[in-house]
Amino acid sequence: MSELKERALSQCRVLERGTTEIVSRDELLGKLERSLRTGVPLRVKLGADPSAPDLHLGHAVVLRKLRQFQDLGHQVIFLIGDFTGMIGDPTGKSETRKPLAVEEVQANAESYRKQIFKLLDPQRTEIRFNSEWLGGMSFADVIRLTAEYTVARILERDDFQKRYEGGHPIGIHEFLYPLVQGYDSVVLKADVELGGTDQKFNLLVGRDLQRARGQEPQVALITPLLEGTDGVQKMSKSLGNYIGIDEPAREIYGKTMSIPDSLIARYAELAAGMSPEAVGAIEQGLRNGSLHPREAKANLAKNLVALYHDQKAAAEAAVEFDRIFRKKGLPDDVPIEIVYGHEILREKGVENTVPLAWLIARSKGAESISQAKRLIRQGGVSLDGKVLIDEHFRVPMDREHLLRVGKRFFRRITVSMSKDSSGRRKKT
RNA sequence: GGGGAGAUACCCAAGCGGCCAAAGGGGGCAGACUGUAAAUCUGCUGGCGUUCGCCUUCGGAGGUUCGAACCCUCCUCUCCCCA
Repeated sequence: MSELKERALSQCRVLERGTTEIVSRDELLGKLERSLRTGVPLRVKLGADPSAPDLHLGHAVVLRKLRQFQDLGHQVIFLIGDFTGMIGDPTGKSETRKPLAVEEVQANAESYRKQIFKLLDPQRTEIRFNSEWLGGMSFADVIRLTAEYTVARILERDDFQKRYEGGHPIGIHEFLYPLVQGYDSVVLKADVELGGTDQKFNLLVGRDLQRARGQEPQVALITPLLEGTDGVQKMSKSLGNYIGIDEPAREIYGKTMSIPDSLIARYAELAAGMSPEAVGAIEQGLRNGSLHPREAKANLAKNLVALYHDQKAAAEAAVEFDRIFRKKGLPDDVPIEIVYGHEILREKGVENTVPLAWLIARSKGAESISQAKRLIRQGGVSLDGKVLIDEHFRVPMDREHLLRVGKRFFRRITVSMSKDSSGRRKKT
């Protein structure tokens, strides 16, 4: 085997690690080899939603893979689908969006930049927007594009198939989504496109369209979808089961500690990027009982915090976590808040007090007073360390109080009358 | 173009004139137990005021009625069958 082939193979071995599928590995190998021979880096594409990004560990799986490409000298094209956003990836859930204003797109792009460069190398990253070429297409161009694909093939998409069979509506414009995404690959002359398993169909369409236009088809590199903290559904912002890469250390740590045990190894591999050996060791340790799941998880949590913050933050988060949850103590810095009570009607005999439920809702410990009352009734609220179950309890306004709602909400609260209306009854 | 079925709270899904803020399940939240795991058990799950009650909600707009998620009319949307 030639030296080039050797090197291409070793690159390929790195890249295929942790992927679900590569279409096809041989093609990837060929492209890698050619790149090594010619010195021209591969163009590796990843598409992103144009809405305000809140990147989480699920995104990180694919971003880390991109980073590996970069470390091997390849070029990443981070494509923001500001135009495709008008369609919305046809999951049946997502709404068709209005086109975003230029300023919004810019702001979101900026936010992406901030987040993706925690993982990507800016030197080898090109950020593009597909409005650049889609915005200028004529209707004739669109027809030409749609003529390159058939309904039967589009309906092969899992998602369409399910909706079709289940009698759920499918908008015609949704058919365009895979086509447009594929067309992006044509324009960008992508060598490789990355995506989660839910993107497989779209990635494959890109290949077909490239072929139809006489290009060498891109390699589709498919990564697993990381389950969210609930352990069942894929991690996503809308499901609220995500760990954001932008979150404070204690959040990342705490959320990691709450994942199901069954996910520890998976997170270690996909989210923390631990070596196959390390992951194997964890799996074995858990299986034979030599490693306590809590320890494994704490270690994982520290790793993740270190990845997005640093070692020091990781150690601190671990200490604080233990204090709060194992020793039932308080966080380091309980937020302090002053609440103005003048809008509360002051009745006879209860002048210098304020209803606990109102106070909770007011300080955002609950969404409404009713909800706060429920929490109180269920023993989820404590004031100055004492659990109160009287939903009508009134809090004296004399001094600062320590309020705890549920497991994680803490506040040091002082109630005060604002000066101008003190002593006066205020009616709305 | 013709015919049929349907739209209920975060999701699925009952309800078909008053007892409906609306069964049941899922999800979520809180509590117990724990390792902020899983499993399990308990409670809660529209808003506002102190029992009692008031306000908003069953695709949208009107109407019938003492009273409507439930009946009527129109509209919007979806699915199915036929052409």
